Amino acid sequence: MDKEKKILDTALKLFVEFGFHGTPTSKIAKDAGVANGTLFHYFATKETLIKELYVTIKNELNQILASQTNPTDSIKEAFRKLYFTTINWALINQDKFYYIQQVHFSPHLAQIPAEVLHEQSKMHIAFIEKAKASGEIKIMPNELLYTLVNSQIMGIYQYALTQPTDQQQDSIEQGFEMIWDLICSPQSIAGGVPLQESKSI
Amino acid sequence: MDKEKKILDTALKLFVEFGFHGTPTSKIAKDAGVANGTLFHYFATKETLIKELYVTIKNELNQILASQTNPTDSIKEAFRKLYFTTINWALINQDKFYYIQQVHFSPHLAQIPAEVLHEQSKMHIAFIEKAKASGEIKIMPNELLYTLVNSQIMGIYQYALTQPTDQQQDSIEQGFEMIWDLICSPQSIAGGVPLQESKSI
DNA sequence: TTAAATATCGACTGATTAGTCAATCTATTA
DNA sequence: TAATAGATTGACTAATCAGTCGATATTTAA
Repeated sequence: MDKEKKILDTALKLFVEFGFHGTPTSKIAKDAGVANGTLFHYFATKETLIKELYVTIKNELNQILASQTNPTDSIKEAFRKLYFTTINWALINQDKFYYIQQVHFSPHLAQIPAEVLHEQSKMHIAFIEKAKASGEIKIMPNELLYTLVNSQIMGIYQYALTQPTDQQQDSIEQGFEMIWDLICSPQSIAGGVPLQESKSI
Repeated sequence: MDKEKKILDTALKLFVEFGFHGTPTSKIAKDAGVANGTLFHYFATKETLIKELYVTIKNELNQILASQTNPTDSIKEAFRKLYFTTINWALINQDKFYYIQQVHFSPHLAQIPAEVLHEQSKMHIAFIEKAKASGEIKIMPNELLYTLVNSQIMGIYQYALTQPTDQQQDSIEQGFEMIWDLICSPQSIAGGVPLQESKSI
């Protein structure tokens, strides 16, 4: 019933299937069951629609992640929740996850103000700071940690996609152990080898 | 002087900056210094241009990687070369690397025949098989190994981009050790802990 | 040299599309 | 009830753009 939401939902589906170019605003309006002019009542331009859809989706994921945080969790447990919640959300909302990448590798990303983008990574950066302060995480630049975890999530997500549903959770669990081994502080894994020493084999 | 190449070069620059939609064929022709009709003499449609540019770029990278292979190299050394060559190529050819992702997250990818895509990953799959057969690599599905390495390369590449040039090679080297620790067989790292055991801490 | 094939040109077109606008409808509020 | 504000409509337009085409130039081959 909410026409604005209907437009966003329809735009998501069409953009993912046909791309930005291949999706006329007229088709979005038609498929959403609203008049042409109604679309431009809510979104001044097509570009605005593309950007607001992106921000809406990112906020949705961030809110879910925020709702999962529990102050009493250990760092590892908190990290595990972020990791699992993200991948499982991506598996359930494949269109939305794909759309984030689609915008990310398009000139539209540059149109989104840096402060909006920063707002969305703030939560993750804060968690990284906390994790590092706890000593459970290897000393490395925030940027590196953030990027490594993100790309690991992307990789495991893509792998999970190729798997039968009943094996997905196992894969994700294994992926978690891998990334945790990669980033956790040496003394916190029994018998583990610090990165610095492994270089001098 | 080669107009076909000039068109491809110009298209790459414009597609990366303005996207597929934001780049009219007329502008590509104009910037490339050829007539409108000349573009369509070499590329029947805009879609063809987009696809052939993608295949050309992928082939360029694959040829460079192929030229680096040396049968006498150890698995680790061969893997290191593939990893370094890819990231350094990406740092030098940022537009081309970005364009690959741009196509990857667009409906144009679906227009590229599966056999063409398969041909391009063949080399990597073959290397993975060889590495696994050598026993130096942990037992895991090809798909997983391929995806993990790819995403690690993406992650380290993106991190290297944020770094001053003189520190990039160090970061890439550290990234290599990380991914190698992640995928190499337990007995081949001194004092390392197999993944299976580290789960039962 | 001639003929055929290929490359290049750029004006043109038919179709498409983002965005407008004046009119109508619906809800809110005084 | 009356008045105001916001929501909705869909026909319309001005502009753009992918692709065509006939003419001309250049290369290749016989």
